[in-house]
Amino acid sequence: MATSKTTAAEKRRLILDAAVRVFARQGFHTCRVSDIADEAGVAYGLVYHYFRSKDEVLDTLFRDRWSLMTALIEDVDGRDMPTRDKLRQITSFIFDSYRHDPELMKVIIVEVTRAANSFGQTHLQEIRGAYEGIARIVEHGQERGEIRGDVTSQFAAMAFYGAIEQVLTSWIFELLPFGEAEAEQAKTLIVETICGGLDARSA
Amino acid sequence: MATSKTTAAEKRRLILDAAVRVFARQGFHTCRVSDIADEAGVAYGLVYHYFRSKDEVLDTLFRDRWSLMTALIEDVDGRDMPTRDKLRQITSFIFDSYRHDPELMKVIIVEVTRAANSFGQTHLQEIRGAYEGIARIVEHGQERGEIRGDVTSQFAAMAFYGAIEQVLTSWIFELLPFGEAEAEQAKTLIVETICGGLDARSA
Amino acid sequence: MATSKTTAAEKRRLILDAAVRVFARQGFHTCRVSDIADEAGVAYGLVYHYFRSKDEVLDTLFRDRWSLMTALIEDVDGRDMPTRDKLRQITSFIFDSYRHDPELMKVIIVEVTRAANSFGQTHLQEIRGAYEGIARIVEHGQERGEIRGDVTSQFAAMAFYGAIEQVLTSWIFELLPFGEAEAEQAKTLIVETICGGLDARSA
Amino acid sequence: MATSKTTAAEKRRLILDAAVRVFARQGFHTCRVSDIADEAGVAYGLVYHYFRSKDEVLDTLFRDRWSLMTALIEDVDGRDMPTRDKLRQITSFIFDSYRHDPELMKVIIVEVTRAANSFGQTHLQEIRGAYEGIARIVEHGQERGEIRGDVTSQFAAMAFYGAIEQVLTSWIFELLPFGEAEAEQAKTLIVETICGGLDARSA
DNA sequence: TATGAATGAGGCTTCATTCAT
DNA sequence: TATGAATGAAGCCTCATTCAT
Repeated sequence: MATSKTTAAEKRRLILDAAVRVFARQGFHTCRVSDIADEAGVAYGLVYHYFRSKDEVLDTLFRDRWSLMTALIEDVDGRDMPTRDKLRQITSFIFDSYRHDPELMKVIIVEVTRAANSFGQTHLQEIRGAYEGIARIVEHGQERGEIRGDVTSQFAAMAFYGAIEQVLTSWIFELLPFGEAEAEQAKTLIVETICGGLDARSA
Repeated sequence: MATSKTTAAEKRRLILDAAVRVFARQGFHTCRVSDIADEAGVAYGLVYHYFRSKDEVLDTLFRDRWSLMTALIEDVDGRDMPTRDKLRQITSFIFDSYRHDPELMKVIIVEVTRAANSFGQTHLQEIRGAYEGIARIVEHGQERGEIRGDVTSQFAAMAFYGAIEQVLTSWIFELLPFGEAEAEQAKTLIVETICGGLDARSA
Repeated sequence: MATSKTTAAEKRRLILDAAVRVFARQGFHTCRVSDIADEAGVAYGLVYHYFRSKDEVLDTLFRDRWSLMTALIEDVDGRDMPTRDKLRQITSFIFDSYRHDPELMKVIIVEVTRAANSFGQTHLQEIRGAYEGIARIVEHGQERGEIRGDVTSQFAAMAFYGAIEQVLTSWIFELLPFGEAEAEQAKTLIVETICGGLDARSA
Repeated sequence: MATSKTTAAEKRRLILDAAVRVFARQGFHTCRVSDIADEAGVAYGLVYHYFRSKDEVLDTLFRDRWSLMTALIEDVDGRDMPTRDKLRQITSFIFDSYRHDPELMKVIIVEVTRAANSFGQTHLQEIRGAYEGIARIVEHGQERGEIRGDVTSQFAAMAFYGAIEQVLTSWIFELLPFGEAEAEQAKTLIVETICGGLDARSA
C-alpha cells in the first residue's frame, strides 16, 4: 500500500526514461511529444507538467549526465596518479556509461554533443567545460614532464576527446562492433593510441 | 550576347553556392527553401527545377565534396611514401578544404557528418568509405612495420578521423582560434599526436 | 482560535478579490486559473470548490456589482426629484464605484460590458435591464415635461450610458487623466452635456 | 479569358471579405483560421501567404476602415460649416458605414474598438487619433462661440463618440431595432441629444 | 526555363477542468 | 475543505512541395 503509489519524482523519472528510449529510437526532431507520453504511458499534458518544453526534456537528460562527467574530470585531475591513468579513468567512465546505458549516451552524443548547430549551441559552455578540464589534466601532465610540451594542451584535449567520441559514434551506428570485450579493449586502445602514438617503436 | 546569358549549369551552381551560405549561416533545418532562392536571387520554384527537394541540395553539396576526399584517400594510399606522410596528406587536404571554403566544410561537418541521425544515416555508407580508406592506409603501414600492430587499423582510423573532425568543430564553433597559422600548425599537431603520441619521450 | 480560522465565505471572498486584481492586470482570457489561485494564495483546485468554472468567477463579479446598479436605478427612479438629479445620481454612483474600486470596474467594463461577443452575450439581459431602467427615468421625465419628447427614451438612455462608459474607458486606458477632481467634475460634465447639450445658449 | 482570372489582390480581398463574415458570425477569438479559409474557399495556408497572422487580418480590416474615418474627421474639420453640421457629418458617415456593411462595422466595434483590453491596446493610438480629431472640431466650435466653453473639448468628444458607439452596439446586439429609417433618424437624434441636450426648453 | 501563388499536413503548446487523496 | 497531479482537446503557424502560366 505504501509503496504502490508512484511519487511525483518517480513520474518525472518515468517520463525522462521514456524520452531516452524515444529520442534514441526516432531522434529528437523526428519524435513528437505525444510519442514520449505514449512511451511513458501518461497523458500528453503531463509532460508539460514536469517540463517546460520538449527541449527542456533533452536539456535535463544532457545536463544530468554531462555534469557527472565534468565532475569526474575535476575529480580525476586532483588525484595523484600518472597522466596516462587519469586519461584512462576518463575513457573508462565514458565507455562504461555507454555500456550501462547506450540509449542515453546515444541521445547525448547524437542529439546534443554532435548536433552542435542546434542543441549543441545551447550547451556549448557546458561542453567546453569538459574540454577545458581535460586540457588542464594534460597541462599538469606537461608540468610534471609526462606529456610532451610541443602539443598544446587544448589541442591534445580535442584529439583525445574527438577520438573517444568517434569511437562511440562508430558503435552507435554500427560501424564498429560493440560488446563488453570491445568496450574494455577500447579503453586501452584509446590511451595507447593517444598517449603512445601509432608509430611502431624500435625499442 | 553569347556570354551575357547564364547557362543552366551556372544557375545550378548559383543555387548551390547560395545554399552553402544559407546552410552555414542558419543551419539546414532552420532555413527555408525560399531563403536559398532569395540568397541566390532566383525565384522560389526554380530551386525545384534543379533539385528534386531541399534534401537533394544538401546531398549534392555533401557528395561533391566528400567524393573528393575519398578519391584523395585512395590516391594517397597508392603512393609510395611513409604512412605518416600519407596521414599528413589527408590531414592537409581536410584542413586546407576548411581554409579555402569554411562555409562548405561547416555545412558538411555540422549538417551531415555530425548529424548522424538525419543526413548522416543517408550517407553512412559514403562516410564509412572514407573511414575504410584510412583504415587501409593504416593496415598497409602495419604491414610495412611503420605502424604498431596492437591497435586495430579500424580503431586507429577512427581515432585519427575523430581527432581531425573535433579540431574542425572547435574552429567552427570558435572553441579554438582559427587562422592560416593555426591551420598549418594543426596539420603537424594531428600527425604528431596520433602517430607520435602524447607521451614525453626520454630519447 | 475561533477567529484565526478563515471561514468558507471568507475564502470565497479571498478568491474573488484576487480574481479582480488578476483580471484587471492581465485580462480574463490571458490569465489562467492558476494565476487567480496564486494571487489568492490558495491551491489550484480550490477555485473549483467555490466556483463551477473560471467563467463563473467573472459572472459572480459582474452580477454582484451590476445588481447594485440596477437596484440603484430602480431606487432613483422612484424618488421624487428632478430628472436631471436622477441622472446625476446614477452618474455619481458609477463614477464613485470606479473611484472606490477601479480594478473591479475595469473588469466589468472591459471584460463584460464591452466584451459583448463573449461575456456580454451571457449577460445581455441584465445589461439591458439597466438600460431599460434609465429609459424609464427618461420617460418619466418626459411625462413630467422635464425632458424633450422628440428623442425616444431608449435612445436617450443609450446616449447617456454610452457617454458614461466612454469616459470610464478613457480613464481605464489613460486617454483622459483620472483623479478625485476629475471624477467629481465628470459627474457635472456628463449631466451638463447630456441634459444641457453642447450648444452655446444665448441666454 | 482576360477577366476569368482572379488576381492576387482579388484573392487577398476574397480572404478579407470572408474574414469579415466569419468574425462577425463567430467572433474573432472563437473562430479558427481554417474557418476563414473555408469561408473564402481557399486553402488554409493561403491565408498565411497574404497575412502574417490571424491578428494581421483583423488589423487590416480595422485599419482600412478606421483610416477612412479619421480622414473624414480631418476633412470635415477643415470645412466651413456650423459645428453641429460637422458633428452630423461624422455621425452620418458612421451610421451609413453600418448600413452599408454592418458585418464589418460589427467586427470593428466589437472586436477592436470595444475590445480595448486585447486588440484595442494595439490600436489605441489610432483610436485616440479619431477622438482627438473630434475634440479639435469641438474646440474650433468653442472658439467660434457655437459650443459652450465649460465642457472640455476632450470630454465632449468622448460623450459624442460614446453615444454613437453605444447606439451601434444596440443595433448590433438588437437592443434597439435597426433599419433604414432608424439609421437615418438616429443621425438627427445623436446631434439633437448631444448638441441640443435632453432638457425640455421653454422657448 | 522561370515564376510565385496555392496547397495542406504536421506538431508544439496552453490551460480549463477533473479527480484521487 | 484542501491539494495539485493528471487529462486531453484545440488551434496557430510553418514550410516543403506542387502546379498553372
